[in-house]
Amino acid sequence: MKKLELFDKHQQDLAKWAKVLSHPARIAILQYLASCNTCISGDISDHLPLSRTTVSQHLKELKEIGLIKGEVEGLKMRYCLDDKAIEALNQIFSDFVTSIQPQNKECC
Amino acid sequence: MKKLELFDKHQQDLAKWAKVLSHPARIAILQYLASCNTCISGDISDHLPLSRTTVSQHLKELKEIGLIKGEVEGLKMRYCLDDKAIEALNQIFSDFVTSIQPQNKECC
DNA sequence: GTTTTATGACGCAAACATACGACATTGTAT
DNA sequence: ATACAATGTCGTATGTTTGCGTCATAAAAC
Repeated sequence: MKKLELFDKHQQDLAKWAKVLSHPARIAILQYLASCNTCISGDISDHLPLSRTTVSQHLKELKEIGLIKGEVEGLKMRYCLDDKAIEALNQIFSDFVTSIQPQNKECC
Repeated sequence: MKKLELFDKHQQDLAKWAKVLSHPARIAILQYLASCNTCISGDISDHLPLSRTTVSQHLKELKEIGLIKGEVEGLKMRYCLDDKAIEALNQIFSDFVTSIQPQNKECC
């Protein structure tokens, strides 16, 4: 019942990026990280209406796809956005949107 | 266990768009619709490695969020992309990407 | 050295998504 | 009218995601 692999690599890739953005908590985390210029660690959880454990899991997903990086700082953890990845994300999505612009306007 | 509504309307919105794009089949459908300038109906299923029923469900989701429109044509169904929605999608995603550009480069 | 603190990993339950066969509906062809 | 075709809906099985409590670990404070 896992048919994902039957599709194009490109399509799978885009789907993966989209999936990471498909939960408001993860979007909120990214925006929070962008806003706090001190790149604060797990008081990210304090800013979200979710338990620390749950936020930790979302952070993990963001890290796995590379959108954020985390560096240990004593007991605490300092997360921050990865510029490069955000640029890549931008590229992938704008390429996709371009790819689905209808080329033939009289079609419908 | 449904905490989605605890987030910002904007965040929820973006998440919804992203969710629709989070499956390769739906991406494939959009790209197929963009490529076939005749906006053909359910032989979309013939182009995908999934059953007709499953494709029908994906089409429904795309239609619900407004990315595609369907018009009855006798027994057949003619689906096509909705330009306006694609433009909106573009806007939403590029706004988001802009919103997470780190403003303070020395941060990390 | 013991306690406190911040964090991640593990395991579970509820909710949701995916995939599909069987059926219903509606339009066309005979 | 009857048969056939294209499509959507329903029910269901299986897989995945979300959310969280509990535990383990490791740095810091005492």
